Amino acid sequence: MTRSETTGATSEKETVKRTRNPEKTRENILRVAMTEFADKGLTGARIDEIAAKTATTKRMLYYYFGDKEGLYRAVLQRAYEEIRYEESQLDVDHLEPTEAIRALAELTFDHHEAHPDFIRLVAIENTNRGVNLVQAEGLPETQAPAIRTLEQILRRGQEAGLFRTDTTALDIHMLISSYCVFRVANRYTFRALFDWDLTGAENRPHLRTMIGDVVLAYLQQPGKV
Amino acid sequence: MTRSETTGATSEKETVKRTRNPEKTRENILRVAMTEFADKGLTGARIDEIAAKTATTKRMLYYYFGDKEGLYRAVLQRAYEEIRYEESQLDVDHLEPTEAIRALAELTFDHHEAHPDFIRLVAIENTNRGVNLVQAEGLPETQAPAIRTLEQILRRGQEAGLFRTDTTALDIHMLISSYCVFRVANRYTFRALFDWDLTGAENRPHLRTMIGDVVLAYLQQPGKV
DNA sequence: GAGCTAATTAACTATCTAGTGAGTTATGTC
DNA sequence: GACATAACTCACTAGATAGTTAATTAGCTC
Repeated sequence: MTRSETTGATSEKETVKRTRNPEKTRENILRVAMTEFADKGLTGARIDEIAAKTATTKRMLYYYFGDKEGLYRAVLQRAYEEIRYEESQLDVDHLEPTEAIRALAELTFDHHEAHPDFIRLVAIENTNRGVNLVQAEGLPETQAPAIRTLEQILRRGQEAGLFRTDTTALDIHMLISSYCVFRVANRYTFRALFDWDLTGAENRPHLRTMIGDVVLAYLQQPGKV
Repeated sequence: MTRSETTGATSEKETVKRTRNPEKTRENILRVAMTEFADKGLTGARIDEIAAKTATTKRMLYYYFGDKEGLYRAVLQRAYEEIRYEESQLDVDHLEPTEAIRALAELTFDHHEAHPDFIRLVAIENTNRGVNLVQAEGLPETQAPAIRTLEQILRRGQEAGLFRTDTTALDIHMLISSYCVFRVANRYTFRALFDWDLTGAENRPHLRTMIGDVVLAYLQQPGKV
């Protein structure tokens, strides 16, 4: 989130009585749409309802985003941008490989829990077979840093003889992601089937520790390292 | 106001052999609806389109299932019933705990890959917050056998001093499920972000072995067992 | 073979929904 | 202050969509 409009001091350039404010209007639409799409899905969300929840009119959604799918695509792109920004805050270079892996796993765990709407959008886009995400510009590059961080940790651990060498950063990323995404995304059906709340406060500490244990146990599996 | 007026000349030969078969009709609707809902979601699927793909008329969907959600609920229930049946085929009692865990993991892996429509329905129902699944009758009981099988394996392994004791069958089930579900459900966004096909034939053997390794490494983690 | 009812068919509708046509106003530029 | 245009408003529509009304028929029971 790059909010440069955190104007603490008074800016003389800023006309306060602006009735027009394209950036704000666009942003307002995008935020409302993100909530609605995350809540109801692409086909479930209603343009009229999104419009009603904004400070502007339906016509403006079309003015800025073309059509419903264009708006949805903008929402997706924005959602991934925000997530990337938050993830880039991670700094594990100063940690030992073992500690770094655990920190990364727990950060992912916390992160997904803190952004259920993002998880929902991802699930929605997957039921949509990713057709709108592939149209987003430069997404692979935004994800590269996360993978490179993990690659470095792995290399350090492998060179120190701590980690197995027959695995990759993508493997580990997928392992961590699957666990953390599933816990949030599938909690409803899991609860219906097993009467167990994956996101319940009482289960959180155990589940949070467990993913670190799992990844480290795999990386340090006897006979493999 | 008889409709026969509009048809004009009608020959008595036109007696279309209307064979009645309620079970077949119901089943036909259910199967078509399952495919459509898995494909487009609850809000994305269209009653008219489902009806068009059946051998009967739209009115019959309402006759048998009440409304769109009723049909969707019937589809969900059926999907879980079918899955349960397939999973009950599993027999690992004769295997050593270690081998049994690996067999279970790989069976789940294969199973999810073979039923992508089921995975889609689960994802769809989760974006729907599980409101329709909780209304299904006796679902927890259908899942109990799978958990009990896992519990037995764990107990045997723990009593033999092979497995750690600070974990439960639900933990392990969640770990295996998350990995296997994620691989199928999230392959589209994963591919868009990392240009890596989780369901590609070239990655399959490695990913299939990996989940068994992961679970066993965790269960046998040094210092814990 | 009359009568009953479950199963089935065809035509219809109220409402919703994404999208538009066409005009209006604020704002920066000269 | 005139002008150009980006930003915005309001009313409208064509088509889609879930659901219904009502008539018809197959097949069973007696």
